[in-house]
Formats: sequence, structure tokens, C-alpha cells
Amino acid sequence: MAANSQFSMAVHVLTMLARAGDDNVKSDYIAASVNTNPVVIRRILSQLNAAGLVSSQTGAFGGTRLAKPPAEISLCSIYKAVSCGEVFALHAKSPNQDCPVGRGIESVLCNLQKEIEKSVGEKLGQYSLATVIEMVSVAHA
Amino acid sequence: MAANSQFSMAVHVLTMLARAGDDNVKSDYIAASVNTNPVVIRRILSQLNAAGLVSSQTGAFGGTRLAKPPAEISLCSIYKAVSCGEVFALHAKSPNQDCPVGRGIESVLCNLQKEIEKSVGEKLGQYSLATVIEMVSVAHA
DNA sequence: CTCTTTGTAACTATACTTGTTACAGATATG
DNA sequence: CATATCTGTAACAAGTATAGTTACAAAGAG
Repeated sequence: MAANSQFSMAVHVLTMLARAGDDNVKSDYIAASVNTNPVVIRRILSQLNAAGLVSSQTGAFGGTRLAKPPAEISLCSIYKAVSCGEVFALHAKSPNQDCPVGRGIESVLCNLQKEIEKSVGEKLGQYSLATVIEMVSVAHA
Repeated sequence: MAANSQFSMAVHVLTMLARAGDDNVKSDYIAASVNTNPVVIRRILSQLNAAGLVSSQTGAFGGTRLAKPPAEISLCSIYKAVSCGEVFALHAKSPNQDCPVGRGIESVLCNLQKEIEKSVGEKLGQYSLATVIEMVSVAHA
């Protein structure tokens, strides 16, 4: 279980919240749908809260609900909210600076990485949580 | 060292090969520039060979050289050649199929994943190994 | 005060990536 | 043919990230 599935889980979590409207949803309830431990859900909700996408309430009858309407939550903002890795990683160890290629390749790859990341963000920005809800409904209709 | 840097290393390796023209390049020489073990380089070359991007020769005075001109090697083909993970992973454990969201979310995320992957491929396809070589040259000129 | 629920720390298990050693197989050269 | 060189690949060790789990402090409703 090493592949980062936080984005997938975050979309799942937010879809659950969206369907609950203004009601507080408990992490246990979401965990049952995602099929994982409530703490895993609370860890994701913690990141979504930091990004201002949800708001939580502790105590009895507490729980979490969306901080904005689903149409205003883009998949890009979800992607940025959870700590996903990059599309591809740069060199683990710095290349040999005595070699012309080793000296120049890092900055080229770094710029490319940024450009790809931007491209992914733009593509994800074309969709909102509302889109996902609609697609989920259609999928099993 | 868990982040997958094979794409970065592959681009580095191919840049080295491109600069050598039609000469065979040894894995030890490339490893010195990438600052890693020759076996790591040979593992990447093995994947690039399977993708038809390079051709290797065993034995004395053996080594590897490009199978095509740099301008015909797109970064997309390099990305596909090395076994990078996906931009985001799907659920590790299948969601609860008794929940409407759990039942529908997987296919939605899977389609989204394919679309993002396609988008990344198109962006990478805008660049070739020749572009990288030029950028590396300019970077430290 | 009591019960419920979040927030978070700490630990474990697992899996992936890289690094390393070792060796079989191929090939150029004498 | 013998030898030296280089690739290809298996096997294993080490490091690190993710997910899962337990435990508990803190907050809040009744």
C-alpha cells in the first residue's frame, strides 16, 4: 500500500459530504463507505479543512460539512489540498556537476516538472465536485 | 528514497547517449554523470530498449546508443517507457459497494485518471530529446 | 457531569525505490 | 581458442512513504 491514494479518497470524502448537504457527517460514517479506518478519513479532513474546503465541529453531534457549494470546489483545489507527490520526481542524488549534462539537466527537469504540474492543475480545474456528483449518479443509474 | 525518479534518470541517460552520437556508451560512464550505480542505469536502459528507444551491444567495446535521432524521441515516449506510477492512485481497498457513492466513485476516478494521464502525455509530447539537449546547452552556456 | 466526536501522536505492517554484489552470457581482439 | 570487457538480470539490503490501528486529550451538546 505505497501508492498515494489520498486524492481519490479526498474526492470520495467530499462527495459524501456534498450529499449530506448542511448536516454534519461523522468520520465513522465516511470510513464505512471508503472502507478504511476513521482516523485515515480524519487525516484527510484535516488537510481539506486547512485548505478551507470543509469545516469541522468537535463534540457530540459534531462532524464535518462542506465549507462551500460543490460547484465552487474544483478538483484542482482538492488535488492541491492533499499532499500528493509530483507527477515525476527529480534526481534523488544530485548529478555529477563535473559533467556538462549533469550540471544542466536538473534545472531543465525542474522547469518541466512545474509545467506538467501546471498542466495537470488546469485539467483538473475543468471539473468541480458538482461534476463528480453528477457522474457518480449517472454511473450507477 | 521512495519517490520514483526513473523518468528524470531516463531523460538524463538519453541526453548522454545523444551527445555521444553513434558511439557506444558504457553504463559506467553514464552512472558517473547521474551519480549512481551502473546497474541502476542498465535497468533503465533495459526499459528504454524494450520501448525501442535505444539499442545495446554486449561484450568488449559494447555499450548503448540511441535507436533514433533525438528529434524523433518525444518525452512522452520516454515517460511511457519507464514504469512511472500514475499521477494519483485509485483506492487501495475497494470502497463499500452497499453505498451509492462507494459503488459509483471508482469508475469516475478511473476515467478521470485516464484523462489526466492523457493530458500529461500530450504535454510531454510537445517536447523531444532534441529540445532537452538544447535547453541543457543554453542552461549552462 | 457524561457521552460523543474530532484532532493528533505513536507505532506497526507493507510495499516501493534505490543501491549493491554477484554472476551468466555475449563479443571483440590477440 | 583464450581472455578481457561489457551487458542483462537475479537477489538481497537499506531507506522511506503510505495506510492501518490504538490510544488519548480536548471540545461541545444535553
